[in-house]
This record gives sequence, structure tokens and C-alpha cells, in this order.
Amino acid sequence: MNIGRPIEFDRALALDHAQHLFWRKGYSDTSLADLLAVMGLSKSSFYQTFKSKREIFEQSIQLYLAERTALMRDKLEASPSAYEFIASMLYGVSENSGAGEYRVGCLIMNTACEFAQTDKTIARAVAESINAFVEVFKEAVVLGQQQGDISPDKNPDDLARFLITNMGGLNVAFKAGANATTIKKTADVMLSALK
Amino acid sequence: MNIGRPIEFDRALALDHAQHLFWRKGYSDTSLADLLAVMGLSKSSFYQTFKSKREIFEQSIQLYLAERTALMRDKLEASPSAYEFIASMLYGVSENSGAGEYRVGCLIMNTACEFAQTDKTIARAVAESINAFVEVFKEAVVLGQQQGDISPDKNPDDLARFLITNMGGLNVAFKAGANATTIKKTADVMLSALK
DNA sequence: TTGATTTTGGACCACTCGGTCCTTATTTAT
DNA sequence: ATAAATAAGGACCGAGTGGTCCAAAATCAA
Repeated sequence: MNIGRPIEFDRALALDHAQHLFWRKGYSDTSLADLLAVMGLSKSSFYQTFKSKREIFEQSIQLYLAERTALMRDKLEASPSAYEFIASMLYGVSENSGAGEYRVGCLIMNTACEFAQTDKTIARAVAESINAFVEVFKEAVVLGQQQGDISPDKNPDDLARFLITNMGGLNVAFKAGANATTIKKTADVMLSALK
Repeated sequence: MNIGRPIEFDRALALDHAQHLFWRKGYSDTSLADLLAVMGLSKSSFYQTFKSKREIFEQSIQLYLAERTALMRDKLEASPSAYEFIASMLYGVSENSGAGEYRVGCLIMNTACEFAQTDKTIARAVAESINAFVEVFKEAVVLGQQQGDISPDKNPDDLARFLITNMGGLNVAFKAGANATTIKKTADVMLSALK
């Protein structure tokens, strides 16, 4: 086996580039030409490796989900307290994931807005992703309650839902042009709901 | 004057139809053919009356802003208390503006997500709209503080920002498929931040 | 009725879209 | 060297895009 001309590009890297483009521009505003340019490969290689634009978008979402949840868990473990983890997640929205001037927001939230419920496959992927984020927040809330930073009377599920909803809200506000101090102040009000 | 063949369509009605289509499908996913179909007029009439797709989109946003702020003020005046107005605004997200199964969300929030900061004119229109919404919320907060339902210690500006941000968050959650009871529970946590 | 004026319908345009397919280049195993 | 296998380049396709333009229809004032 292993016969024939070897692949000249890094599949994972190409997917990573595609993901960032979708993240920044959304699905329909990203053209195939854009993708090829940023991925640095030919049309044939693209269609041979990633079946279609639609397919690579779904792969981008899955990759995003995996990367983000892993990042959240890492951050949670590295934080001195669960409460500080939550705070840094909210504050972090204005840091824009290091994407420069583009204000990319969150790929999942963006996708939820772009497709809404018009596409069942996408809708399921979005719902799964959000549930995964909620799960991490829920763990953080429970931990925060044990650590005494979060009111033990409140329902962890509800608080966790409240938190991703707020993440979504902050992302929209950020994309709408809100500056870092506004984000910070708003996040502080959000955090006050945990006490 | 008044010479020549009279116009056969209602300009305001046509714009209203266009607005609802943009609201549901966003800017770039709405084709000119879609617009003509829903507005019920010919291409020539369209370009004669509304200069371009881009132009009618901006007009749709302006119309939306005017309609929504008026609706908010009406609701605020009609509410037994400012707090109940705020609550009904949050709960109301899952009512979907009576748009059936489409989960349209909010035109301004949708536009903020779709264009982000890539278009200065749109960005300005979005920012103005959000500021207008914030203003109404701020009035409601001040009123709520006078009425004793909202903590007088908290900054009305911050609370108002917190509220539209949450409206944005709920809209995203709703578009992502959240059901009415989840929305309700999440909104209750949000409201608890006002106390 | 006639001429001026305006709307309306639709042919037409250049361009972009995602996607297919065929040819050529490059590599490996024999 | 040769055949097999795979990748890469790019011509090509039908459909759809927003937008222009012209001729026909309709209405008004005279």
C-alpha cells in the first residue's frame, strides 16, 4: 500500500484555516475561492479531501466544539477558583480570541444565528455544542457553590444556562461594537446574579 | 403635476414585507428574486422606488428601529410596573414576534452578527439602534427603582446594558433551539440580578 | 385625440457561485 | 523501465447573483 503521489499539504492545518475563516465570515459569506486561498490547496485536492463546502463546515464546527470545551476545562482547572474561571470567561469575550480587528465572536453562536432552525443537521450540532458548554459551566457552578463563591440556593442548571446565554449576549454586543469597558461592566452585573 | 401612470403598489407595505424577509433570512441570504416575490412588484418598480438591495435593507433597519422602540414605549406605559415590563420583554423572546416557525429573533442583533464590524454604515445603524433600546431600558430601570422593584444601589446605565445584552443572548438561545420553559427559567435568573 | 409622463414587464448583462471532470505531474512497487 | 496509483492544475458547467435598459402599457392634461 501507500502507492502513488503523496499528499503535499497538512490536512489538519488546512481544516484549521478553514475553521477560522468560517468563524470570521460565516458559512454563506465564505466562498469556495476564499477557502481555497486560505487553505492553500487546489480545487481537486479540496474536493478529494473534504467532500464539499458543507462537509468541511460541519467538520469545522466539530473541531471547534472539541477545541473550545478542552480549552474551557483547561482554564477551569488552572483557575484559582471556579468563580474566577467564570468571570474570566465573561471578561474574555472582548479579547476576541486573538483574531485582530475582525470581532469573530463564537462560531457556535454565529452559526445558530445564521442557520437558525432552517437546517436540522446544523441545528443538532449547535444544540449539542451549547449543551457541552452548559455542562462545563454547570461543573464550574457546582464547584463554585462548594467553594462558597456562588449561592448554594440557586439551581446549577439554571445558572449554567444563564451563563452561556450571557456569553451569547456578550458576543453579540461585542460584534455590535461594544468596547472592553462596557463588556466588563455588563459582565459584572451578570456575575452579581451568582451571588 | 401628477402626470403619468399612477403607482400600483403600496410603498410602505412593500417595505414592510421586505423588512420581514430580511428579519427572517438576513441580508445576504435574501435574494433579489425573494424580495420581488414577497413585495409583489417588478424589478423596474423595485429599483425605481428603492435604489438597491442594500438601500432597502438600510431602510428596513431604520423602520425596525422606529417600530420597536415605539412598541417598547407603548408596552412600558401599558405595564402595571416597570419591572413587569422588563420581565415581559425577556419572556417575550420565545414568542418570536408572531413569526411562526422561523425563529426570527431580532433584526438588529441578527444584523450585528451578520455584518459585525465589516460595514461602517451598518455598524453605525446597529449601534444607534442598540443605544435606543438601552435608553428605553434605562428609563424602565429608573422607574423600577422609584417603584421599589429594582435595587436603588445599582447603576441604571449598567443595568440597561445588561438587559439588552441579555435580550441578545436570549435571542441567540432561542434561535439555537431553546424552548419556552428554558427561556423562562433563564430570564428569571436575569431578573434576579435586578433585585 | 394627441402628446407628455410615468409605471411595468421582461430581456439582457457580466459576474460569481459550488461543483465536476479530464489531463498532467509525481510518486511507489515491480 | 514500466505500470499502477494518487495528487494537482485548471478548463468547464449550469444555476443564480444584483443590476441595467428598453419597449410596451397606462394614465394624465390639453
